[in-house]
Formats: sequence, C-alpha cells, structure tokens
Amino acid sequence: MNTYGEVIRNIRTNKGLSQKELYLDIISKSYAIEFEKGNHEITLRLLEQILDRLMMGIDEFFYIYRGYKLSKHDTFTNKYSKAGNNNDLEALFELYQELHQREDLISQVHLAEVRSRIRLMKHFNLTGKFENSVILTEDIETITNYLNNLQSWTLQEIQLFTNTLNYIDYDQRDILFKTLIKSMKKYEAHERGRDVICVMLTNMIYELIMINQISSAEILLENLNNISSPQYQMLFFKIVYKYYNGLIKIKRNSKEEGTKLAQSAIDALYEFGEPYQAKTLESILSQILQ
DNA sequence: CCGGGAGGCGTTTTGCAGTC
DNA sequence: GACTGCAAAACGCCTCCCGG
Repeated sequence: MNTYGEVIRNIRTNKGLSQKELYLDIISKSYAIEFEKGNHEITLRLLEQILDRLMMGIDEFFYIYRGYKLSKHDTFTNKYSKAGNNNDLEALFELYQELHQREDLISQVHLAEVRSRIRLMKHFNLTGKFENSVILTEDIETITNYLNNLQSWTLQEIQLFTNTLNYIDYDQRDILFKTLIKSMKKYEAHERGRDVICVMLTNMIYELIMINQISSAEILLENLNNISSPQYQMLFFKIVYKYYNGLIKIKRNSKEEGTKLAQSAIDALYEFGEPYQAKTLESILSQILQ
C-alpha cells in the first residue's frame, strides 16, 4: 500500500505542480520531501490544506488513495445495499461468510444484519411476502443491544437502524428513534447525511403505515419532504413521498385516488430503471389493497 | 530554483514497574 | 483490574546546508 505522501506526489506531478507551489506556507520544504517519500505522515489538518490546493476533498482523496475504490466499510455498505436492492442472495451469502470469520463487535452486528436480510429474502422468494417472524431473536438482540448503548449516532449506525428497524418491536424502535432524532438534526446540512436520513425516514414511514399509525406517518412524511427538498438527486425520495401519500389516502378511505397516486410513483420507478424497488412498492401496495 | 539530507526541538505515545 | 509515574521511543515540524 502506498503512503499518503506517495499518492499526493503522484497527483501533484500529474498536475505539473512543483513542491513549492503545493506546500508553501503549509509544511516546510524538507518535511514535504520526507512526506512524499513516505518517511513521515502528516496531520489531517495539514493534509486537508494540501488537498484544498489540489482542488480535492478529503473523501475524494481517500477514494483515490485506495486505488479508486471505496473504503472497507463502504464496501460492506455498498455490497450490502447492492445485494439487497437487487435481490442477490448469493452476494449476501458471500458477505455473510466474510463476516463470519471476524470476531470484533461491529462484524457481529453486521453479521446479524446480513443474516436477517438473507432469511427475510429467502422467505420472500418462496412466498412473495415479507415476514418478520423468520428473523432470529438472537440477531435482533445483537442489533438492539448495540444501538441501545449509543449516546450519539453516526451515519453508519443510522443505516444499521434503517436496515433492521422493521424487525425491532414498536416500543423498542420508538425508544431508539428518540435518541436517534437528536443526531439526525446534526446531519441535516450534510449531503450524504440527508440521504441516509431520507432512507431511514422512508422505512420508518412504511412501518408506521403498516401498523396504522397514520398521523405519526404523516409527521415523518412531512419531514421527508422538507429534508429532501431542492436537490434533484433526491428525486427518488420525491417519488417515495408521492407513493406514501397514496398509501395514506388509501388508509384514509380515498382508495381510488390513493391507488392512482401510488401507482404513478411505481411507474416512475420503472421508468427510471429501478425495477426491484418498483416491484417491492408494488407488492406493498397490493398487500394494502387486500 | 529544485529536491534532498542532517539534525534539533517540543509534544505525544508507549511500555512497564509500582501502588491502590 | 484501575490508576500513577516515568523514561524511552516515536512523531510532527522546523532550520540549515548541499549538490545539480
């Protein structure tokens, strides 16, 4: 693995910048040399200043540093959501095997998360229904014990909650959500944070609609609408917003209008090339219409 | 003007023995 | 097992000097 300095040197020379041009007033000349040779590391504060001169953010730098790959954890998150969204059991099972070999706490929690997802999907493939009873209680315990100990939540922890909240019982979920909400506010200004929060709200709203907590669902739905507001990359959540409004209308006895709204959201998902998401929403709609 | 080496200096971390 | 004290090692950064 290259050092940070070696990667920076590569980027610098590709831009045709001299060491002076890059490092002036940030670190000394000779320290810059040692840094580029990999003999010294520098603090994050200095690295950030250097990256700023290279017109690069810290996340992009780490992406390049890993050879244009995402970090280890992103790989988990990516693999997990990719496999989950595409209904790819084989990929999920591979992930499961990988985690099984590790012993640290976080891997145990992820293991419970993946195993639950596998069980849920296997059952869905057989019956066409999502049934929480197929999840192991020990897995739910592993996850809730972990989340219960959190004073403040990171985005990855919010994602964990999102991925598993539908198996956690209502009271427990409510307690967790109350501690989560404090951390949630802090991430409203954070681009990826907003994304993570939108996904979480989407799942929460779904659960609330299914247990007929319609007014709570409406409150969260308004939150979803506000937080996902102006950016076009949030279009997906706009579609979801429309879809849930449809479901709520059905629940409030405007069956025809609601179905029309929900169906148009599903059509939009097909049009944007999200067939698995669309199918999931379709299956939920038909469950509700029964 | 550039990259590179030697060495200095203050701060932080680490290893380890001793104490509570 | 947790805390304390302390020396050695490592780290982060610098200045000064050198050769191409």
